[in-house]
Amino acid sequence: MQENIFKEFLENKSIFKRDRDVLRPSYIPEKLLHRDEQINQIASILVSALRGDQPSNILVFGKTGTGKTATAKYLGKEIKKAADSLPEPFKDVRYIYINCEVVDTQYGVLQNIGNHFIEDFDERIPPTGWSTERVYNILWEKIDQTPKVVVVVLDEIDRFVYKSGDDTLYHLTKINDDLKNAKLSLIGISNDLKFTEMLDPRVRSRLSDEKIVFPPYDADQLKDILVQRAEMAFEKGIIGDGVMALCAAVEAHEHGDARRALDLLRVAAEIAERNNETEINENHVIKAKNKIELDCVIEAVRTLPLQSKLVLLGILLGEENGNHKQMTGDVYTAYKGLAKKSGTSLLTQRRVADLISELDMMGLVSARVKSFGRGGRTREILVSVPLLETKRVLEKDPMLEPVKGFKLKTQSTLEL
DNA sequence: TGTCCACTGGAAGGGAGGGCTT
DNA sequence: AAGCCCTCCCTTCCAGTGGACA
Repeated sequence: MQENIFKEFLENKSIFKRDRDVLRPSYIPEKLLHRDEQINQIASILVSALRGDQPSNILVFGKTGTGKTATAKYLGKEIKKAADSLPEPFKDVRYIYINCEVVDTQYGVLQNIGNHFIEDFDERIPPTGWSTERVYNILWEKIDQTPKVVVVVLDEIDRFVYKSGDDTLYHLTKINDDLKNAKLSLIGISNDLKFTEMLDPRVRSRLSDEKIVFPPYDADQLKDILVQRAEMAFEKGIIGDGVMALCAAVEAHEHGDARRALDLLRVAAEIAERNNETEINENHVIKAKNKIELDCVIEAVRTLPLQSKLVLLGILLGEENGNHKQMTGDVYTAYKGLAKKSGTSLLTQRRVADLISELDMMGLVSARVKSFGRGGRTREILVSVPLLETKRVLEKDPMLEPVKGFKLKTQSTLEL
């Protein structure tokens, strides 16, 4: 008989030394490797804040996993430490970090900044209901109550501008003209070098006083980062020869993304641990890579809104029918059938075209605009996820119960 | 060279939903 | 309760378009 089902697992020796969180992207190490140059550049600009002056606005560019966010957060910690040891008038440096992927509306950003300066819970700016102008006025009033320097970091600022325009940035970059006691400067962090083209020229010139670029890590740098974290995470001798180099090489080859390299190592370790093995080898890394890729897809598909699920399912069914290059019209026909069967409301083709674009942006399908001459100009849509697994995930949605086993009429593929 | 297809992609606007103010 | 405001999701409308074909 079993004494306790957990006992056996507990007796497995963990290959993690202590907290495995040091391998998670949210962990900010004491020392950021290979980012000295960028850190120094930004610090040399931000130091004005500690003298009570307004630092120049900064735009930080770099692909995902190049350490932009980690650097921004690290600098936030450091500047607070430095400010704490200063005498009174210079002590009040506020460093506000906002991730625009989470807070992506004008109202949201202003509300978020404003509430940093409102201690009384009852006076806080509500999540919705006020006019944006009112939020701005309160924010401005509260910031200016005492002398201080405020640094606002807008991470993923490109998403914010793309979604909500640049009005807020215009106001925030102009706010210093109205402030009498306080000063505010902005740090924008973006993956996209070209997003400034979407900005009003006045905002662009104000926002990009200073530009700093974070290049992708190369394989050697990634390896250093992995070694640094692995020393904290694992006992000696647990990582097989070449594992770290393989993780680094895989990611350097694809994106130079440290976040993904660390994930790869962590998942490889978890796979080894689950198999009750005492060493992480290259095999685990390869398994980890496949697992991560599949998990990403499954999670993305699972959390899709209902209508997008129907569109995706329509594309998958077309693929299943042997139509490997579907057009928007084909997908819409399939979608109509599915929507009818499932009893959901029917969207217009215009809207479905947008949903297809979204699926493309998420990497679930690949949709290229292509002209077929007299055959018209449309998107050519290819599936880029594993068919069976994805279908299985979609069919788990209770709302899609009625379309289980739905078959497409094959006429759309007859012209082949 | 012009035509024409099957959309694309931008713009404007409606209406539901959530929440505040008076 | 009535009147606002903002956001999200969606529709309607329409000018624009790449390239095969006549």
